[in-house]
Amino acid sequence: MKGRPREFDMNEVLDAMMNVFWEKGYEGTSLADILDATGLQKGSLYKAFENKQEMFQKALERYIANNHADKKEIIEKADSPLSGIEAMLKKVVAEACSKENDHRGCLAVRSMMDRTSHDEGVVDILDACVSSAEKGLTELIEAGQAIGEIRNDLSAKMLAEALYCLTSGMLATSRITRTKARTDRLVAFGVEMLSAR
Amino acid sequence: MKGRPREFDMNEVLDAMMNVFWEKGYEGTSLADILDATGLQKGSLYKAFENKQEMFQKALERYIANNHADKKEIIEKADSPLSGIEAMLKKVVAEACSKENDHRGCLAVRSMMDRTSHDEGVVDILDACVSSAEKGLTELIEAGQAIGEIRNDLSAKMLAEALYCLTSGMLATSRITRTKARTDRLVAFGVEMLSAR
DNA sequence: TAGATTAGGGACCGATCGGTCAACAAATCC
DNA sequence: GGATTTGTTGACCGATCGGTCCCTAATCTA
Repeated sequence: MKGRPREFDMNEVLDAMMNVFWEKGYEGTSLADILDATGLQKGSLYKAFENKQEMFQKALERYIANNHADKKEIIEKADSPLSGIEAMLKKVVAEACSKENDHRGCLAVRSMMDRTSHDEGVVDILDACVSSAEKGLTELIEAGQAIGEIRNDLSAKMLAEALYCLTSGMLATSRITRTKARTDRLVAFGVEMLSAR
Repeated sequence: MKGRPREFDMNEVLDAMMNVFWEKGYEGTSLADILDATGLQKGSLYKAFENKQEMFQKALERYIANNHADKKEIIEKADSPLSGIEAMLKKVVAEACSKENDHRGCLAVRSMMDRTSHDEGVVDILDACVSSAEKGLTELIEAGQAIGEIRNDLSAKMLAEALYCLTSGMLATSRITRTKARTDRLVAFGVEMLSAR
């Protein structure tokens, strides 16, 4: 590599941008916000990214990758498929629906609603995100069904889709209905609706 | 009433604004978009509304009132609580998750995610929207439980919250995962998860 | 050390943003 | 009919938008 090396850490910058987009949405985030959050100057930013759209896309990709890794770790640590799902739901609530995290919700779910950020690659990224999440859940649920822990009368695929929707809906509505009791009930229901009986 | 009467129909204008906000979101909608959609001039618009925020608020209120009335009618027409819920889910899918309607989703759910439109009264409006919806669902579910049509092992409140979240999640994710088969499965699951057995 | 290449800093850009205002028009009230 | 009140029109506003460009700084290769 020749030329002057960059002075900033790309991942730190992506994290900073991710947080701003998370908080304010794509349209609601201005270049000035991004400059503030990253501490960079316009020149540096536009040397590293073609435009705001690419900044968003890269930040979203990082967000999803981080999330995916987190969830995978939780599942691998769990004693059983169903307890893994429960732990995952609790993690989602803790980081996205809690007062400590200002009920910030989920950047991916938010972006799904936001059609204006859907140019070019963003739809593909989100589509891959949902597919991969539901694929993982389906496999996990199948494993739970195999050991008789998860109900067998409905297909794993259907249950996975329903669980994903329940979670997304919780992430959306908990921006408004901000009580812990409610999210606790929803987590409990998520486990209950999967349990064998 | 004295003075010159307005030349436009307020409800038509609110409908037009509602559609633009629905399509583009609060931040993504410019005054120019609103002018285009309503056919009004700036002066007229700002005589009728204090600012963009109020335009959004009024449009959202109308959207929610319309929606509420629609759902109420469907429920009253239905043969039983559970079939009312099923009809309602199918209506939601038809108008918000269908190709014909460009998978536009729900303005209210979208607004929940969108913190930048949350100044002043919007949070209150959305909070009332969720509360009223869940209250209605709770009563409906209780009625279904009373006639043995809906499962009795979980509280009506919990089921109502879960159903609302499932629906919201479907509205969010169906902007991305746009297959009819999927939404059909989700509707089927919504009915199944409530059914007595 | 000379030249090439890339990053950082920040002035600068036209376009658009939400919003205001003054002049004019149409209705009501006395 | 005159005064008053309100709606409509469209020019106009400063601020901010996303984005460009040029100069300088730092590093690599030869």
